[in-house]
Amino acid sequence: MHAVTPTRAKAPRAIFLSAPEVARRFEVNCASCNLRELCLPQGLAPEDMQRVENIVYARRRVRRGEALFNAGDEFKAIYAVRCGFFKTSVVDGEGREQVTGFFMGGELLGMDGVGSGRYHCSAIALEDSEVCVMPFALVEEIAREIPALQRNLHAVLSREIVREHGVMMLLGSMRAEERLATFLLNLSRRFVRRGYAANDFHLRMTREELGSYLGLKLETVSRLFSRFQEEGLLEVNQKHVSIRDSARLEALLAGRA
Amino acid sequence: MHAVTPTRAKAPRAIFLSAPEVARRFEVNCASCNLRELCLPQGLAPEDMQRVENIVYARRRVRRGEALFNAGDEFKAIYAVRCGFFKTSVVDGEGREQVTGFFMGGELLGMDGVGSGRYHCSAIALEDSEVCVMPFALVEEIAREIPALQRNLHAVLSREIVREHGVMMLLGSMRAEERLATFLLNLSRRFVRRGYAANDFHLRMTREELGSYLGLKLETVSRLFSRFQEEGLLEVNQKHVSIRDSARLEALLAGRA
DNA sequence: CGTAATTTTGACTCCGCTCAATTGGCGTGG
DNA sequence: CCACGCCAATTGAGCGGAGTCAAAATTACG
Repeated sequence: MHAVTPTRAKAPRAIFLSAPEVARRFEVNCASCNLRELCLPQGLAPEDMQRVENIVYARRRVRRGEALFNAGDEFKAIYAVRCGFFKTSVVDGEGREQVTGFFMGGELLGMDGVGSGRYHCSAIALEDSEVCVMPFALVEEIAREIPALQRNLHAVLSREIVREHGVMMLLGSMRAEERLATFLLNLSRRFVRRGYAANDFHLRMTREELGSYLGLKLETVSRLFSRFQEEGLLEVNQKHVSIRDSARLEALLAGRA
Repeated sequence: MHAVTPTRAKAPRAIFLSAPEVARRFEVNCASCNLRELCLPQGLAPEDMQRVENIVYARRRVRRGEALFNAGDEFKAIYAVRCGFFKTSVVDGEGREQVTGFFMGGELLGMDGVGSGRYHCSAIALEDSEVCVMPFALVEEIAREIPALQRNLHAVLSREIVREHGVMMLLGSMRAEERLATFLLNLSRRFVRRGYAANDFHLRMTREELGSYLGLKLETVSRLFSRFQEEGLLEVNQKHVSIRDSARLEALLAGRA
């Protein structure tokens, strides 16, 4: 439970680990991770940092198209995206898919499983990705001992609720063009935060997945992209998007045409 | 759902008072509260139950139309609805209101405030109501000492996330009539759980509030009620609704007309 | 290089919105 | 007690935004 023991490397947990992943375990070092400020509390004492690092006892690679977990799978861990891009979605009785979110580096996945002991949604990698595996029992144990971590965990859960409020606002009271503009600006901000260009990025999801997330049909999303381009707001080439006039894009949200 | 009036000092009081005094005065007794199973973990040892009861160190009455808290207020506590009915909502830049949920006895409010230290939404009583005030610092402290409570807190937060996934599904991929049917059946189930009639209830919200929650205009909600009545699914008189054919109402969701 | 998947675009439809008038419920005050 | 005013709810007419269906164009991928 404390130091990284060689025993673990020899007897990999079948569920979480395969050979290449075991090797990566030894590189776990949250203190020097450049996504640290996104998943961890600030100003952790060094000895606490040590304990926190032990929560992440594995990394896991997920290739494009593969599931990190599926709805109904037994809930054991939450995941921090280390690199890559995921979608989460739920499916209703009719087989209709609703994409509930997109997740990138430093964001946490799987917290919907605590309540029932099973993941409520599926998490699918939209590009080759890597995550830190944090067994939830361990998270809870250490949260009991390090109040800053406990507080951080609660904050993360709470922020997920707030994020979903934003989606409800988007789905419940915005017009199609506002939805897309909101999404693009949000994505842009998240890229900036991670040191990427604000106005030039590659969409990892299909028009259909984006449409599902925004409560629109894929044709509508496509038409909106075309119209935004005509109007000089964007430059769109398939999945590559350049924001050309972010001011006017923001103005879309502010109600002024 | 009518208030069981507790012995209560007549003078209105500030929310936060010295804990022991208020606790005694209100005879807080979670162990015998009939909503216990909704807010508390099961099978708590008696001595733990004692500690948990001390979390609730005040009750607060909120009259119809009043706010339990407003978006932007400093986050100090979460609330368990003891009796009554609330809506939560957020307002965007344009002043558009989005109702994010309706809450009744045994359900928890205010968890969206942990992340930022301020409540992200407003909670308005839709009828005279009463809540248990649980200072969050105290919740966290005791959660560190009683794993069952910690686990329960996480489960409650997680379930709120799952609930919102359901709303996203509703808003993102259901037609108007499916949204209303889903809402009514959900409300019915929650009433049943609390010992009320499944098929006969009083809506506490206006058509406009319901429309906001469902992503519809109030006129559309009104028309749907009329149509459901014509079709023999419901009996509607203003805010009073009787479900007449719950099978067919459920069939609406299952896609078969 | 061929096949499937994704995206774009067009034509047409329809569900839910807008605007508007009316009805109904309810509390307040004459 | 009724009259009044206010707000909520209902209903109608007409419109328009997003959906549906269909086909073509482009790209991804084995």
